[in-house]
Amino acid sequence: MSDYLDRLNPAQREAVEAVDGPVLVLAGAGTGKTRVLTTRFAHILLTRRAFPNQVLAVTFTNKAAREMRERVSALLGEPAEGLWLGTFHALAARMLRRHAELVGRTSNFSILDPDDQLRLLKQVMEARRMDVKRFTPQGLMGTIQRWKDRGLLPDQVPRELDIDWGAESARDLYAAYQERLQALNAMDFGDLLMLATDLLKREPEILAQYHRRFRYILVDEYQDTNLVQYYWLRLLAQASKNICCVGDDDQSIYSWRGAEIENILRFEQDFPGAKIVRLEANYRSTAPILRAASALIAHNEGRLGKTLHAGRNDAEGEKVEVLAFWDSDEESRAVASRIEGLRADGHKLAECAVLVRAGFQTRGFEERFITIGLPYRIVGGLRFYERAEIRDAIAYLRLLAQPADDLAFERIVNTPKRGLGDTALRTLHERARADGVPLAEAASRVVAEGGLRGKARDGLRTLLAQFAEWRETLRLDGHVVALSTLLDASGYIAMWQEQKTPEAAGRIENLKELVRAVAEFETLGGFLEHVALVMDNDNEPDDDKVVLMTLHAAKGLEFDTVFLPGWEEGVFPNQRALDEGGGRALEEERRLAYVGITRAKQRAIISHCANRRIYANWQSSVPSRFIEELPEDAIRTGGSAALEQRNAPPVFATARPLVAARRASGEHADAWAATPRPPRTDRITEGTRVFHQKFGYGVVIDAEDDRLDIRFDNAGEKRVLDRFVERA
DNA sequence: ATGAGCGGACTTTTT
DNA sequence: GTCCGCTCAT
Repeated sequence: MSDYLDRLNPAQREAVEAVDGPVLVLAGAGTGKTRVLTTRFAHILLTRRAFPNQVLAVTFTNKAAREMRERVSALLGEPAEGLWLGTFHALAARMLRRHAELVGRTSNFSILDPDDQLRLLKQVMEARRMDVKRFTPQGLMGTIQRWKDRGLLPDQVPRELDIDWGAESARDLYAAYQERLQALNAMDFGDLLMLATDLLKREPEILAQYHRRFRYILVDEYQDTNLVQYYWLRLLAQASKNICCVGDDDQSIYSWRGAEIENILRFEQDFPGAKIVRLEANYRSTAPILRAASALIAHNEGRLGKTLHAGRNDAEGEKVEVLAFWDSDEESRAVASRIEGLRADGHKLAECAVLVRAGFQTRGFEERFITIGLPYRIVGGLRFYERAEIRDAIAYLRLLAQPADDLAFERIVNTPKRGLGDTALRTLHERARADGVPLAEAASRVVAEGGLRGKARDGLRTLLAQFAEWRETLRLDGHVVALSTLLDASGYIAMWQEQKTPEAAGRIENLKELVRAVAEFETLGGFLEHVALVMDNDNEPDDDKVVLMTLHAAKGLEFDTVFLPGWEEGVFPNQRALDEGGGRALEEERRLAYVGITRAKQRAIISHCANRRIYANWQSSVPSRFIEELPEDAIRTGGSAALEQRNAPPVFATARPLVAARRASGEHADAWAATPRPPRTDRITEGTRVFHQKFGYGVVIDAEDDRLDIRFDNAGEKRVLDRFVERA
């Protein structure tokens, strides 16, 4: 019966068996976190401590929720039914729909996506004649969201936290925005947690009901929780105290989204008598990878402290490579040819990942991969439900389900074109405000009374009549028929068909896919909930393609070979993060580096360039400070510069031709065995006139160690490594 | 009411 | 360098 326990190491087993009372499992990267969580879940059920619906299991992503569900089912030997297992947002929404009237909504309330949120806020600002150029809705939305992350309703925002937003107070604008949301019978993502928490605080009877229900609580990725999520958990755990949080403070990389690393650092105070279990045996990476990652993260101060050690009995393994390149073109060429080499040796492309700090860095790699025909996949981009055609179709459905959804109404009222422009829409808005009704209702009143003229009136009248018909169709024939009827009859499909672009064909395909997706749900409401909270684009995982994505997107994944390009000051650590967040931000950047390295099972290849083009102009760059923090015994240096050096000094005179020659001969392997461009032996001092390959002639205005600040004749001031210049 | 053209932004974004 | 959103002109 307990053979599932025998498959755990002692620390994992301890984490699973400590069922009662608060437990914090500090799970380092690759230490079997998911296994512990799922086994613990199954253990609770198998030892009959609780029924499946008496356990609350919370994750951040749908993917994690799905994985947990599957693995728990596997352990139980039967599908896990009736679980309260899902993302924070999905679970909060589930609670709120049951008690919607207590938060001023009806149970079919809409959940707005970020785009809708912004449009709504913009409307609120424009209604007050605010200049949305100087005080952007985006900026204000950020402030509002941080407040929501902390569980602060408008009237709870302390005066000292309020800021001026143009002539208005941010808090007042926030209040107005919340009123609009309520009038629309809608919520944004932040509201789900904030209002669910507020509900539990205000309604002791409801809280008690959930206390009776949830005997055990499991939380994944606790380091990423924000304050309101923490409050919500604390309220729910208050009675049973049986809360188990799993997380890794070293992998907290979402502070800019409101995550509070303090939640995990403070766990013992928050939950007195908490048991702390550390999982430190890593089963993923080779010893050098772990040494590199551990040494790097040891430079952070605010840590609970944990040291990964190799849990597998592999031999030493390859060292982490640190490669220097002349510029980003050379870097992407080298990465691409290295991947080709791995493929030739029988490695899977899908086991190779290129992890970058920021989205714009993927482009150079994409271009290179396209040139040489290397299949790749970008993770991140637009999700299915973010595509325009999907959002339009969903807006039709939202309006069908919820006539008060003005944002949906606005989105589709003139899509396809029905001759309704700004003037017509303004008329409807005025009427809606005057009568205190939703736009759709205002529209039918205006049309009935003969308001508007010509095309606008006809278009609107037709649309309103159609909606009445479609609601009938929905009632009689169900949501699938309603959707396909609506897409056709509204002229929406035709609108795309008229555009004879290849893109349009794809959009029509996507719409068909949407109809298929709708068919999998029993009700329209169920589908809309899924679209708003659950639908993700983790599809097509079977293709053998190189994976290109940001470090953030890579958290939780693993690959045989991981490329970590662009380790340069300014890029990584990112300059803007540093400017805005100082030392705390630097530590978060370092955690990001740690996440990156620990994604690698067999090989990690870090690289940096001496020159990088940022927007229009070339910038000289200096290797990331994180490179200096890697321990010598775990790394091996190399790159192109050294190859040139070895074959034909002096370095500079020949650098380009040699690179070109190597490229032409198809010889790549050598570049990876070499050592980097060596430091200068002679010191270049302030005032020296120098020559740089990319920037031309200039004068050194400051010299510190091997870093020179140079005022170039034609390229402005740059900071450059001394080994990249020669005396003029 | 709709399309061309200019001006500004440009880190990360599980829900 | 490029994308996007807003303004202005048609």
